[in-house]
Amino acid sequence: MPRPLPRSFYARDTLTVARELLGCVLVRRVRAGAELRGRIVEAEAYVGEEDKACHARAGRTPRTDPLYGPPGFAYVYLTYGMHHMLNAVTEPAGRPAAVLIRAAEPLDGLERMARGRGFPLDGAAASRSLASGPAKLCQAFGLDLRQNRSDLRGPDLWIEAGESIPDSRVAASPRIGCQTAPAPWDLIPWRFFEADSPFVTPGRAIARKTLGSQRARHRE
DNA sequence: CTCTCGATGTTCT
DNA sequence: GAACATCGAGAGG
Repeated sequence: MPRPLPRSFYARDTLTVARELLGCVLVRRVRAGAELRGRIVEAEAYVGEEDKACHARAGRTPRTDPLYGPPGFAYVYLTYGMHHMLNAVTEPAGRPAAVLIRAAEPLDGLERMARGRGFPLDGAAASRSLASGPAKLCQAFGLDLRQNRSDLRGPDLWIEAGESIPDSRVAASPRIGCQTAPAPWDLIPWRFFEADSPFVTPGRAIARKTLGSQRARHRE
């Protein structure tokens, strides 16, 4: 039985939503009785027309229109001509903001996810690469432009509450792929991820303090 | 391990 | 015409 997060969860400050989405479970119904599930381990905040890395920087256009709509709906778009990205629209209608769902730890439906990714499921190494990146996640969960504007309370796609993750295990870093945005938007640490998860975007380890250690830092 | 590069199509200047 | 919230293959250390 679906237990989707309420609309009010998304109607808040985008940084808070991005942080709290960690540990929540993304669910995709592929047909009656068959669901794909993954625990969200990485997410990024994109906030307002003033954020020069956010698509809304160019204002309201046919493409960015969902960002201006009510919270709790999906904003899906195509980039690099071939990759889809899943976002959850946040904040009250009229304020363009969203959280990019970047990576998930597969829980259910791994075989199906692997098929979506185009290779046979083959052990832990493969499960690590099923949804460790925004485009990979969309492939694994079978998401494309058809899910744009779809309601994140189901019935085909939704997000449920999960076990909460303490600050000591959450880290922040600059957003990935935003190097060409003007300062300070290129370096502002609006990417949140589970610090010790092997299911986040791979690549050079970005030295990060956890949210917890930033607090503990006062003791140094 | 790291780095470079091409794929591919929509949106914006 | 350029840029793009990416990925995977291939070359080199």
